[in-house]
Amino acid sequence: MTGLSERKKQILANVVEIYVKTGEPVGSKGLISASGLNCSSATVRNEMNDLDRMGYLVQPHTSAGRIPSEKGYRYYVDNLMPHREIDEFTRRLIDAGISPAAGDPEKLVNTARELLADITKCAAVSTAPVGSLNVIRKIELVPVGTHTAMMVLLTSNGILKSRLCRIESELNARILEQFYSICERFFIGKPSGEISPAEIQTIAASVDYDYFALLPLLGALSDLAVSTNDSKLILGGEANLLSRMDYGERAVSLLRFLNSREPISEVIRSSKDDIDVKIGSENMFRQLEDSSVVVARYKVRGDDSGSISVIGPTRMDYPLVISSMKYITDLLGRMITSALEE
Amino acid sequence: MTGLSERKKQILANVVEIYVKTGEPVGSKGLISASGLNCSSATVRNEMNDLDRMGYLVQPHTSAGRIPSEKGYRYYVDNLMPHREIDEFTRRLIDAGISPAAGDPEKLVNTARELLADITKCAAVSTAPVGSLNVIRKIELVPVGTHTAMMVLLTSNGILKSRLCRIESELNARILEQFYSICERFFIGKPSGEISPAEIQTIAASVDYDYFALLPLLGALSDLAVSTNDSKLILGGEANLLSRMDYGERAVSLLRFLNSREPISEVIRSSKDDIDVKIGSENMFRQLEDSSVVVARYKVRGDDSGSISVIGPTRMDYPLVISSMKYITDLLGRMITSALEE
DNA sequence: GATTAGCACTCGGGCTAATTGAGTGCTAAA
DNA sequence: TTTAGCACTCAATTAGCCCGAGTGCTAATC
Repeated sequence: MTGLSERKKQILANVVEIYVKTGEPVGSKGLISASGLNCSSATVRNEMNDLDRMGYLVQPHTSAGRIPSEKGYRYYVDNLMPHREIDEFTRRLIDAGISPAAGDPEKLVNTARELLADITKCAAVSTAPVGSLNVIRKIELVPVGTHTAMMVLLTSNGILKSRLCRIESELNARILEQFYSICERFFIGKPSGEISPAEIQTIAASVDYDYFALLPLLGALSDLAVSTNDSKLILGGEANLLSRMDYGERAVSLLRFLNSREPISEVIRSSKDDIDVKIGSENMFRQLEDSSVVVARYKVRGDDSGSISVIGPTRMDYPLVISSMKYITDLLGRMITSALEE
Repeated sequence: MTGLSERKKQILANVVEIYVKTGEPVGSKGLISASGLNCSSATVRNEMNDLDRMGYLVQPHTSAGRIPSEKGYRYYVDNLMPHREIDEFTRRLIDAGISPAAGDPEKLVNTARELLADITKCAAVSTAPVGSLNVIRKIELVPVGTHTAMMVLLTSNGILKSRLCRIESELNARILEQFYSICERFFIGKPSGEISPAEIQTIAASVDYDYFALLPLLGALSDLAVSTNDSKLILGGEANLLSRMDYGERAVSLLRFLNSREPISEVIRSSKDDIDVKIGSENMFRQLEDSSVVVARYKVRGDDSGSISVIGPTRMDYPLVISSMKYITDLLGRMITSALEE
């Protein structure tokens, strides 16, 4: 396994790049004219034949040009891909969208995802910032009527959730006091992932008075806690996939697949690195056999916090996707971190 | 203009229903076998020919069956459509999803929209509850650090918005006090639609001290106020449109159209009745020429508050769509109203 | 030994012609 | 007014054909 000759690498890289750009299988002649290789088409043909036999290229049919195989893309991404700088204009766009002034971390992630979908012309999914250390930091219950109150919950990750609550009995000072004392005792400082409805029941039952008034409040609290922690996938840019003609009919089944969320969430969970490229059938889901998924994690205070992923045809512009994802997740992490400073 | 003969009505209704079900142009033979009309195909042919000349039916080409024209659909919706009851199973599904326990009004509307998209197998858009009387009811600013606070805003429509704020100077009691006094003086009880960034500037400038501390707070407040009022369109169920093969390639352009929001928002605004059916080119947008839009408004405390719309091919199951929309918007209105009670 | 020119060969895409069949309109009889 | 019958139309399918981009192979050349 001595690796590919220099010229083979050059040819493979060119095939990938031309094919990504044009969508047509690339032949020997087309390749030399587009790449400035100074050798004849016959030589290229021989080399391509080798690459074909080695599994880096495939022919859609006998008398057509070559297309990169998954192995070819993989080799390209791992070894051949140029390091591309993100261009000035889109950089400004990103910088403008992702700034601490734009709101809470969740919003930042959302705009980041939208930007990414636009830039890459692919679909993108994001998960809200959720760290292992997502601890409940503050709970506030503000009465707004005799039977209603707004409840607000803030976690250490800066996630803020609010909802209205109604209780049957009157919302008096004693109930508020009890509520806060329960919060102080059981919830503040606790990881929001550890709060379960069952536990809420137990806690409510341990209260001396006002069980029936507190129960709905604690129920709402549990809802909020769960919602800060279920790193719900948000999907956007699906329309981009349709415009890319790579998928014809298959677009529908892909969209269905993406909309069912769980599997794609598994794909994301299974990715390990800061930035992880899964090409075609590396994804373990048949519905993704023509697609690549690039997962990038952003870090808040140095810890993995959430991720943004791009989903597109295997024939995607990997340098563009990867460079913009790197830039965006990096910026995103820094911005969220700074937004969380005291 | 004496209207259609009874048999013509029957035939038109059958053509619509069969075509909606099968997607194929319906011919004279197919019609009698599927509808139990006791006359011969030749008679049906004559009648269809009449309906064709009157503009209720069209032929895709000379030797094919008939398809309802827009006029045909319109007549069907206005005069022929049976009143269909929503079926037991989906009714339970809806009742389970839309209950005051499910959270604030905005969430209710969202689940309503999702349910509707599922039931009708179409795309659906919703607008959050926003009435003319959307007045700021309560503002709360809870410090969570020396420089950060969470701000919560509640409107009379039950819309609750929250965000984190950061200020440069220290967040002390005096600033809080000033903030609340400004709120009391300028914001509480005011329609959220009337708050503009320019006005915020003016108010901030009129403050004696702490201008620089208050400005970001008031800015955040203005953001929140605006967000309670911009009845942002939320779109879902796009994938449903793709599965319906009525649109082939055109699906892409339709999706793009829906994603650009403004025009569809205009369509909704232009609808007048509680429930309004716009068929094909009645919609004034070329991109909707093959689509129908059904807009239903829900009422809170008896006033128009927001809307849910279904967008699908002109060839949609109008009785199903309309009956489920009626049921859902009715329930939704009642639930939101009751959630707002003191 | 590597490279290149030349050539026979392959096979998908695009074009045209022929066939099929569902569905029509019209006419004439019931 | 309804119906049976018939000639006609036209989209969709199928078959046949050619074209040409692109290949692999061979033999000559560097």
